[in-house]
Amino acid sequence: MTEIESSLVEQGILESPTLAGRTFDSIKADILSGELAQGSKIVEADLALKYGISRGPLREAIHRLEQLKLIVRIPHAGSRVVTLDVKMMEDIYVARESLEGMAARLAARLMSDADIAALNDLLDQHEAAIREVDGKAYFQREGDIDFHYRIATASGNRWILENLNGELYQLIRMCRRQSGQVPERAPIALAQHRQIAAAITARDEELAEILMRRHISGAWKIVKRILEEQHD
Amino acid sequence: MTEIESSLVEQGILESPTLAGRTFDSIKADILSGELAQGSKIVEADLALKYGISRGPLREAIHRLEQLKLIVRIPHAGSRVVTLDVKMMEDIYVARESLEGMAARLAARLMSDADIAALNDLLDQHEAAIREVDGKAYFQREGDIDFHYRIATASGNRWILENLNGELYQLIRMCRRQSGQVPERAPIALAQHRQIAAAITARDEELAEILMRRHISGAWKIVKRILEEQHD
DNA sequence: TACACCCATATTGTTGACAATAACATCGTA
DNA sequence: TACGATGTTATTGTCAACAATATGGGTGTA
Repeated sequence: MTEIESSLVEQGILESPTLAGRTFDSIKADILSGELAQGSKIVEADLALKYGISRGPLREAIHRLEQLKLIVRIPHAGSRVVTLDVKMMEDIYVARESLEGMAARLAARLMSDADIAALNDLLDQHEAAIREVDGKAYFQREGDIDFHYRIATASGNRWILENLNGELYQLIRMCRRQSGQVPERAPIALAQHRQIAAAITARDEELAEILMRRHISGAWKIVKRILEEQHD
Repeated sequence: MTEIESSLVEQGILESPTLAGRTFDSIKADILSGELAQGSKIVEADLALKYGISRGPLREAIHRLEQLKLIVRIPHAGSRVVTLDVKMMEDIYVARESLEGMAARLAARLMSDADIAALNDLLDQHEAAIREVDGKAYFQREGDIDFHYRIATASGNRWILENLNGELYQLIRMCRRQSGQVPERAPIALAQHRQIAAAITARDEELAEILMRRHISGAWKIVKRILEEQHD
């Protein structure tokens, strides 16, 4: 296993060569899909049996999920799947607003003209997809992730990239699953993506950051309202 | 071990009840102090012997340090202490600029009047300390950490707080050790801290964020210049 | 000489057993 | 009945042996 292969594993392109790594991926998927419910207790022996491995690599997987904040662990007392309350979600969205705003600023500075053209092409595809499936939010959601992923990558900042992709997006996905879909917002989000892309095309760092921050804080306001309505 | 105790452990107030946790602390200290040099290879068996424990908890400690980005690990090929190059340091400072700017904004919004008064008191102490030891940078550096720690805490955002304190500050410390001290900058940093505190006192969120970002990007420019001079 | 292959060795990954700790039910007492 | 002590059980933490993989040196060949 070379260093290059190792980074491919991190990006999820290559399957992990270790049991611990693959189990980490499995559990993560189970948490994100909701098969392992929020707040449910993690018992090492049970999970080891379920995944057919011994407790050693399982523990490593759990520790890694703890670092991703998908699991909370208390020494000698066991682990549970995280329970996202409104406050925690707000913290996550605000952190994302900050980092992704900076990412947009860096992207406006650093992206090549070719990359920018590709970004605009991507938005064209999203527009077509929205028109076609009209109402089914799935494509838009994947498209949304696509867009934000590209900006984060284009920032060229590894710390920001890893934290956005590795941790924040996973948590955001859990937030969204909890708040349900908002298909009618797809065209609005797309319009905001276009604005951001335009700012990047114009190499206007300041505007790109401001628009990205508004885009994300706006998304949080929607999610928050939905959650509060659910709670009534 | 209750949940409260567990959070005290995380904050380093209480010693970890597990071998793995204490070993994690030891190795972290050794890396930050430079006893474990940047880029040096981590051999599990050797370290287990050195710390007098078995490989199990040692591996857990290593995995946690990997998440802190203090250690890089390649499956089946071993781990090394991270080597901070200029690019990585820049990424870290930029990420910190983004998050701590947001933290300052939130602090201006959320800090109680009493907390703000305490913050200004802290700066008075720093000023006195600088005058007294005049030239010895130690107090200023600890004071600097103090100030930034308070802002991060005051943000009330757990994600931002944990990432600033848990990961970024450790890396920043390594950067600083590499670039050496800049004692003559202490008064300048203090003046900037005063400006930030003034903005917070005035509840001017926008200004607090802008000043904090300038403060940190300014610090990076200094560090970068020093590193480049060293490289010549 | 340069390069590819293979074997010995060092190092990491995995396992199952054992020790230590916390959660829980039971019992006794006020 | 309510509450606290105590012993049992379930669960996590630690260990040492074993399996799997990479590293490095030596050999042979083009």
